[in-house]
Amino acid sequence: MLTPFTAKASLACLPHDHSQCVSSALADADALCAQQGVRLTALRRRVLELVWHSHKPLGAYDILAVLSETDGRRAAPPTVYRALDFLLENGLVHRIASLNAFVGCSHPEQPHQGQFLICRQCHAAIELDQDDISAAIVHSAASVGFSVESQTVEIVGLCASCQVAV
Amino acid sequence: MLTPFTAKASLACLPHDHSQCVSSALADADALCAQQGVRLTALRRRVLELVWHSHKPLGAYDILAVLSETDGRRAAPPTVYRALDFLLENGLVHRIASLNAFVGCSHPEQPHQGQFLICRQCHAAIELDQDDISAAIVHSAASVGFSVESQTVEIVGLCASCQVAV
DNA sequence: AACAAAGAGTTATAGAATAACGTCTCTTTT
DNA sequence: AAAAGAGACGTTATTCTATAACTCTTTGTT
Repeated sequence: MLTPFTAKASLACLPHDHSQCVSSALADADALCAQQGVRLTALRRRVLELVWHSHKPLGAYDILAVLSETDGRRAAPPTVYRALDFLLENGLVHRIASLNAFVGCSHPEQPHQGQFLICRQCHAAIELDQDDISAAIVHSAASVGFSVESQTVEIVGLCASCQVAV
Repeated sequence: MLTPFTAKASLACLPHDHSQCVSSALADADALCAQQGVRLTALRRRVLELVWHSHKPLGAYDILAVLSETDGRRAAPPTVYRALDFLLENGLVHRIASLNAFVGCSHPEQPHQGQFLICRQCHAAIELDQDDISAAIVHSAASVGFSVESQTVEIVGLCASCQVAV
């Protein structure tokens, strides 16, 4: 059975009203930043919006291109990376190490590190946060005396939609 | 209780006769390549030896520097990357995505994708291949209809030795 | 020896990220 | 209101990672 959360996460690969994803992510971000007393500036908010453009992880230089070309903003790499650093620190986006790309966080309310299912066909990233995966990792690590501080779990495969559409 | 394999893997962070690691890795590689009918050329073998220089994942440009400076070999990035590609394809090394670095495979006998415990202190990478971690991942993925093809599991924390030596 | 194919050298470039410094705009203090 | 300070952003340059495309060499085969 699906928990509400995994149901939400798996939306990424299904047809859905994506503008809803974007607006709710931005509203959440506004609220969280206000609560934390940090500034979600126009630039940071815009970068977050671009990251949420789809469920596909987006490269920093893709963001940069939009800022320069579409927004007509004078932007160099540090502009984007600083905004991304802020968003990462505040749990609003995740970095996908295996793709050198960034994706919006599905549930920024509490700090966490996501686990990601990345479809090699449609490139969407589904964020999980499964305790049993973390537990298995922590347990295995403990068996060799290793204490876990952060986890990178990035799984490539085929999402449900893309399995059907072969 | 430790399986023989995890016992071997956790060696990475303990004092041990590392020359033994290197020579056995090279001997294994010789045997495997012969068996597969692929050529472990002098360059490829040397790159493998350098990757096995320690249990710390090593960057391609670090390898390049040794080839150029120590070995006095005319080497450019493609030289190293081609050798690494060969070693990756034949399961002799793993790439650590979160570090952009490469580490020798602890048990190249059968194809697999490792899971890695990376110590933030001593930088050693302990390779695991725990079925229960994979199983938890495959199970969670299945719950959203996702079929797993490859896994990247890279855990950062403190190894047993470095926890003691605070 | 002639040949094909794999391996390695070479040159150039693409892609990802950061360092260092300058400028502007707020807010806070006086 | 003026000055000081901090945070955010612009700007320039550079570093690190990786690959494309082409050439030459080596190796194994006929």
